Amino acid sequence: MSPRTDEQYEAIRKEKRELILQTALEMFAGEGYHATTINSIAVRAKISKGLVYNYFSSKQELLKEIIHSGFINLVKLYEGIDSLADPREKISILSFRTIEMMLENREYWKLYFLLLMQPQIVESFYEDLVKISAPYIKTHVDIFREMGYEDPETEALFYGMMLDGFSLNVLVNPLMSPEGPFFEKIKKRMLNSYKDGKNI
Amino acid sequence: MSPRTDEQYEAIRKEKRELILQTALEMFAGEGYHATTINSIAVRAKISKGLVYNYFSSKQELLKEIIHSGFINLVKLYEGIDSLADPREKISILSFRTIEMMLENREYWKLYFLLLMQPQIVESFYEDLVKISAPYIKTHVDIFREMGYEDPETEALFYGMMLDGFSLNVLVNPLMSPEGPFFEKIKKRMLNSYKDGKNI
Amino acid sequence: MSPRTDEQYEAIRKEKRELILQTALEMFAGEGYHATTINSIAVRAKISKGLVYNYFSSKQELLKEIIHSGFINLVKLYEGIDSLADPREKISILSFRTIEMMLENREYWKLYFLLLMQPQIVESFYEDLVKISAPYIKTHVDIFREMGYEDPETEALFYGMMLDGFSLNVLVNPLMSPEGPFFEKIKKRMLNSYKDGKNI
Amino acid sequence: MSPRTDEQYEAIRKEKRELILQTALEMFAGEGYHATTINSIAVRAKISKGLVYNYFSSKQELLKEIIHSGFINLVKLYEGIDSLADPREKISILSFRTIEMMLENREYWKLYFLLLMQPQIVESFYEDLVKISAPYIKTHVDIFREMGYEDPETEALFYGMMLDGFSLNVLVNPLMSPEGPFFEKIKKRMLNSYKDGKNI
DNA sequence: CATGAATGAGGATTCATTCAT
DNA sequence: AATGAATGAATCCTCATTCAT
Repeated sequence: MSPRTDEQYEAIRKEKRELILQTALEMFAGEGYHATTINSIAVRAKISKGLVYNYFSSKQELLKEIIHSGFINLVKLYEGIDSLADPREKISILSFRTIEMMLENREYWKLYFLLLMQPQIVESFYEDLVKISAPYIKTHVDIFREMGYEDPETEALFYGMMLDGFSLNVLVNPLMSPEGPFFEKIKKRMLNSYKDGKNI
Repeated sequence: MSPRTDEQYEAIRKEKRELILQTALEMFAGEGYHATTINSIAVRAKISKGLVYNYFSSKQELLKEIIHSGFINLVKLYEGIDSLADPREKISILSFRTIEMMLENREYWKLYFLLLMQPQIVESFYEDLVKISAPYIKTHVDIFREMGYEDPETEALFYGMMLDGFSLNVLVNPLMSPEGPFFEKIKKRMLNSYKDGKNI
Repeated sequence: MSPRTDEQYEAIRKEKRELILQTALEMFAGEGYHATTINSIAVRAKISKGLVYNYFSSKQELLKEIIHSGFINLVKLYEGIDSLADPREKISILSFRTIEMMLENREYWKLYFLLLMQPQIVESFYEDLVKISAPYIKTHVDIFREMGYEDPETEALFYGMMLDGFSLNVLVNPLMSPEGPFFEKIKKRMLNSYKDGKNI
Repeated sequence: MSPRTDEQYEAIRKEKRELILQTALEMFAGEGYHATTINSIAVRAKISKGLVYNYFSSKQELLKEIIHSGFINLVKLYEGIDSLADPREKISILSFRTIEMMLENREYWKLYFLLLMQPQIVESFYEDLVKISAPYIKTHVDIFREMGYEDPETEALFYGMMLDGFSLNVLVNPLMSPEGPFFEKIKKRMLNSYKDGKNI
């Protein structure tokens, strides 16, 4: 019946969907959500305006999809962590992986920080973020408890805050970007923070 | 009605200008630059759309003025620092003042981070930021050198990065905002980072 | 304060609002709702697209306003009817006035019939129509009861149906339009329907 | 799979064509011409968008086909009328058949009235309608002449107008639709109009 | 014969900016 | 200095139509 097989259609759709998501991510991250037009995405992806709407019902929906499809990566961050004995190793590996993940998809994390500053753009953004990150925060707290901190909640927040500061600068500050002169030094400084027991 | 004196006119102008700047700041910070319309600013300030253009030549110009008028505060941060002997005290006071400054004008700093993620909005933003902050970075480096760090540049960056992470979270994360349960604890943790000599 | 007085602004707004309503009515009636673009309305009214939105929040809203502002005329139709003694005179006068009203604003009634066929265009159209027309239908029923009809409800509906048929043809059938050769004859035929007592 | 015979292909084509026509009719009548998309027709008919264009060259063409294929029914309305002697019986049978025809295909007649209000949608609609209906109007005039009306043309128009009003209400007014409480009464009232000789 | 991905012209709507008063 | 009516470029989104398969 079909001139192309269902598999062919499936493949086309998947590929185009990815293309649009990736292009939109780059532009949202680079120019900001409002400053990016659907047309500019289409031009960059070398497709037509209309096709974008064949895959995503609106600009907002497109953004939401980008964000949610990125949340998935968080799971991988914590794989196998529980099986480690030493909390210092746990935190070290988590830090390492977090940095890796961020560098692998800088655009995504730029967008993430952008939305952190403007949660209205995706109404559910903050809500979803809390939902997704809750278990991982608990993991952090447990690690700092194992390390003997009296107030592991505070230390977990402090740690998260440091990672945020690091990430932000890596994304935005030329001195600290992977191409900049201080990236390796700061990264080392960062990873060593909890190396020899408590940070304080 | 006697005509107003030049001074009175001057005063009105200054007052209106401030009103517009403050209102625009609140809205840009709260809704984002693109999502804020000139009309919404006018409505909130209870003036007319047209009047905004009587004081600022364009929306961009208005934003630029807001940002630049805030840069001035940076100067106050460093007043009297040189006269202190103990570098640990220097960094402690600087941290304290930075936090104070941020809390006094949270909206401004929210906007600051927003622009950090989208420097295109004000073409000269990044350039101006570098120009303004250069001497202060040098001050930081000197302090860490005095404290005996082998690589004071890296430590200064690390310190700045931590402050960024702290500020970001205070502005955006309900747990760490001044109204949240962890603000004081994290602040203390932050200020103590360099209390007893080196952080590492 | 104001460079124009409030009255001046009020006058401008009222006038422009009328202009837009009238122009939109003509075009909606002539071309249909969907086929009429906001731009075409603006061009015909010699104003800009944007100005239409300064007065009406959307195309739908504009249509709704047109319809509702026309409903008001119905009241005038029934003024003084109750004070008449002869039911045949009542129905005669009502018919006469209805025809007059329709001829005075043919465009409006064309639009009315259009919406009767497509009530989805204004979601509340049918609802509002029922609400508005309910008391008048009762008046009709009373008149036919006075005239001695055994089933005045049915006769009232039949009468309304005849008026609909007449109106529709006057609006749409060149032979029966006021410019056409049969208008006066049919009108007379119509008005005489209940002249000599019962129509049957 | 043995290849299909030409007859089978022909049958499939005819069937699909009918399916599309019927589906489109329903949707045009229900939602209006502009509000109905080719895609929605395809979805409802469980075929692909492209297939519609395999049978009809454009959306307009599809509508035109629907309308014209319905005109054919008019012929059946008048079959055998000439062989009747009594003009009152003629008009009675014509009225009866007209009502029957309308009820058999309410959607079609809804669409018909819609186009009556917006003849631009099918440029040739009005023209074709006049061409088709001319001989039937003549038949009506003859009947009313036989009945002894001094001005049979006017009476024929008046009669047509009444049928229009009746049809419109049956299609649109819940009280008068076949499911409503007044349908039978009004229908009887309608059919009796010319029962006992002249209506006036 | 049949499919649905792809196109792009067209239309509703928004909003920075201008300007007469 | 102040107002808000007016403009029109820019942008999101829809949908008839085409076409490769």
